[in-house]
Amino acid sequence: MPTSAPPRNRFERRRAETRQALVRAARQILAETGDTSASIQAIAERADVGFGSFYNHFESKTELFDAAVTDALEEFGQVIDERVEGIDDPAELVAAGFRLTARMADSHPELMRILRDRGLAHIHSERGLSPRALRDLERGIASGRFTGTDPTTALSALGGTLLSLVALRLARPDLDGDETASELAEMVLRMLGLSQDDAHEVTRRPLPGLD
Amino acid sequence: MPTSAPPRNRFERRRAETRQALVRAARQILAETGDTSASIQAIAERADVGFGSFYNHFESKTELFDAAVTDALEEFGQVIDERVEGIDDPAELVAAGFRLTARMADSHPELMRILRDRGLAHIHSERGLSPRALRDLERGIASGRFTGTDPTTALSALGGTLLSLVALRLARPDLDGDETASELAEMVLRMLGLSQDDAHEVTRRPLPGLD
DNA sequence: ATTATCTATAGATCTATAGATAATGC
DNA sequence: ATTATCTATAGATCTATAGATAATGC
Repeated sequence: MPTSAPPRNRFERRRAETRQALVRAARQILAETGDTSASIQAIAERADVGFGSFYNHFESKTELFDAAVTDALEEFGQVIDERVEGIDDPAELVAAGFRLTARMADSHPELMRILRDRGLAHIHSERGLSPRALRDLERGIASGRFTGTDPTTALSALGGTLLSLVALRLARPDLDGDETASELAEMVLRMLGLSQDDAHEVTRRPLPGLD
Repeated sequence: MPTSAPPRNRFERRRAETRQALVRAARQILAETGDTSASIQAIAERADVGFGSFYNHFESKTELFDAAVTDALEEFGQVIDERVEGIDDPAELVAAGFRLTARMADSHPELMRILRDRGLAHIHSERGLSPRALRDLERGIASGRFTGTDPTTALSALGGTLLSLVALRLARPDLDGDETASELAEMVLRMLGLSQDDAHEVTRRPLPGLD
């Protein structure tokens, strides 16, 4: 679904549903055990789909799990994108992204486990959140809001820190999520050249679009 | 070997060698495909060890691969530890750690792939490099060298950024490794409260113990 | 008429163990 | 005498496919 056009008729819709059920099952398995050696039979069963159907959609387990990771990262990008809409200041975008991600550890724990386990290899990906983050970093550097770094290095550091936040959130649910996220965002903003005061102020602004 | 005492006699040595051969094979597989579904038979073959021997050392593949990850991270910690010996300034320790890690992408590519794929979950581990990094961060905060953060948050950010460096190094071997490492280290030091000038100076000091 | 799904199954592969062999300790 | 390794193998599991069934398009 993420790449192709939306299904036109009932046939295609049914087909897409079967595929999505398989992807969903794969995502669950990735989040629960991270172990991709579950049998195709077990995956099909969990997806509540006939065993042979698997081969109508994927040639191998690797293909399925790759699709599952892509699907999860794409969803992550969409959720964040949607909620930061309207924020203009690149620094505030970074802060909002961190704080929203921390919340997703509670609201989308499965997604966050996949992000933690597979995200690092996708920091410079052409899909998901990365291209937009790169653009925002470039914008911030061009406008002078961010200093002392180039976009690629900044994206690495930003992505790595975000992933470490996800890992910390999942490992230590006892810590205050919003506080931890704000502190890490603050560190990242200092890293991007903001003064300590600026960084602190930006990360404590109210978040728009709280549900 | 990492945990237990060194083997006393030829018997134990032989036993340890078999075990280590299996761990080494598992590490290779982790680095090459990251896929833990290789058969025990294939693993034993690659280790050049009789098939049944596997069960003398491990009860399951999961157990073997866990041991392989621990082994790799332990080795990473030891290599870095060894080479930064004698550096006192916590800021310089961070910079040296980053730059040495970037070099290990060339000298220990297998190790670095495992670190990239499995490191995130071990940032706050009790083993490997993490406890020492935490102590250095605490020392830096106590002495006023690092400001504006607590040790746990700082360790997250430091670890995440280091892993993003590893990922970047492996994905983009065309970039200048030492330069990239220095830039990222510089950002991390700014994140830890150093001034832009301080951070720049520290990351360009000559590295001790170049081979 | 077409296409996806489902069930059943053959053949391949894998796991775990039993028993034989080889190496070392005492 | 003890212990690890190795080889061989039974039984279980898995993969990939073939053929039957069900759902939809035209």
